[in-house]
Amino acid sequence: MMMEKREEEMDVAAAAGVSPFAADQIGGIFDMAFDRGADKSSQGFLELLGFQDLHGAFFDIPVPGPPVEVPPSVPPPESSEVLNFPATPNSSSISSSSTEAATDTADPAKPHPEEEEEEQGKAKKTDSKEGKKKGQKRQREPRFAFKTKSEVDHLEDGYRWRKYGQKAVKNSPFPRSYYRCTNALCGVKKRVERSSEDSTVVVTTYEGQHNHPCPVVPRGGHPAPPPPLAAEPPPPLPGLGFVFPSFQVKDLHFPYLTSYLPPPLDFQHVSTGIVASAPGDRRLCNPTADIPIRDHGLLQDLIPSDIRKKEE
DNA sequence: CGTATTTGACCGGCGC
DNA sequence: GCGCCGGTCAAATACG
Repeated sequence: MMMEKREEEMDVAAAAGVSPFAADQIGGIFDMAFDRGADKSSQGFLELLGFQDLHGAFFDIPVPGPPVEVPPSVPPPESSEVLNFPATPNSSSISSSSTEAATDTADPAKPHPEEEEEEQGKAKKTDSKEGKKKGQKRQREPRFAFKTKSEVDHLEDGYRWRKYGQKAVKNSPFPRSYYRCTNALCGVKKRVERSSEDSTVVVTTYEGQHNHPCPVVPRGGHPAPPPPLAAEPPPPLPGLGFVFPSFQVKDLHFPYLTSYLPPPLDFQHVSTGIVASAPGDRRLCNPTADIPIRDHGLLQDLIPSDIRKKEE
C-alpha cells in the first residue's frame, strides 16, 4: 500500500506540481488556513467543512478520468488563493492543494467503482480477490486529504470517529492515527497525521463516504434529532468518494459555521467550482438539518445565488 | 457498564 | 523468499 501510495503521491506531485510534502498527503489535498488560537482545542471542524465543502468541491473528485476540476497544471498557490480566506482575524494560512488522484483508474466513462469498497475495513483481507488482477493495483476509495493548521490532531467534523490504530510514520516524528466512522454501516475512514515539516500542520485524509446523516452536534454535546434528510432515501452515492460536500443546498445549513464565518467571503468564484463539480447527490454532515436557515443573509453570502435558486 | 483509546501483533503488498 | 512498511485487528485499559 505504501508503495501505491507513493506512486500516487508522485503522480500527483508530478501532475499538480505540488511540493513533495503536499504530494505526500495523498491523493487530493485540500489545505486550509486553520488557526484559531484559543479555541483550537475543540474547534468545530465542521465550520471548516463548510468551507471545505465549498472549496472541497474542487477536490471531491469522483471523476476517475482526467481531472476536470483541477487541472494538473494548476499550481497550488493559485488554489491557495482561493482557500486563503480569513478564517480568523489573525489567521495564518497554509495551503496548497492538489487533486484527488484516487487511484481508481477506471475508465473515465465508467462510474466510479467505489461502492465495492464500502466495507473496506474487512476488505483488507479479501481485497485480493477483488481487485487485483495481475499487475493491477487494488482499487481504493478515492481519498480526500487536506492540511489544516491546528494544534489539535483530531478535528471535529460532526461525525463520530473511533480510533482504531496508530502507527509511526516513516520520516516523521509524528504518529499517524487511524479513525473509522462509528456508524457500523459507514465505512468511512480517516487518517490524521502531522506534517513532519511543520508540526502545526495536520494532514487529514478521508477515505470513503458517509452514508448516513451526521450523528452528532460537534460541540453541542447532544445528538442531533433525526434530521429530515434522513427521511430522504440516502442516495446510493454512486461514484463518489468523499462526501462531505453536499451541494444540495437544502442540506447546506452550516450549523455553526454561520456563527463563525466572517460573512463577506468571496464565495462567488468558489461557487463556480461547486456547481461544476456537484455531479451527484452528496450529503453533508448536517447535525442541525432541522434548524431552518435563519441566518439567511449570511448564507446568501455563502451560497452562490444559482445554488440558492435550486433550493427554492 | 458502555464506549473510546491504546498498543502490540498480525496481515498483505511491494521492492529487492 | 525476505524484509519493510502501511494498515488493521483486538485485547487490555481508561474514562465518563
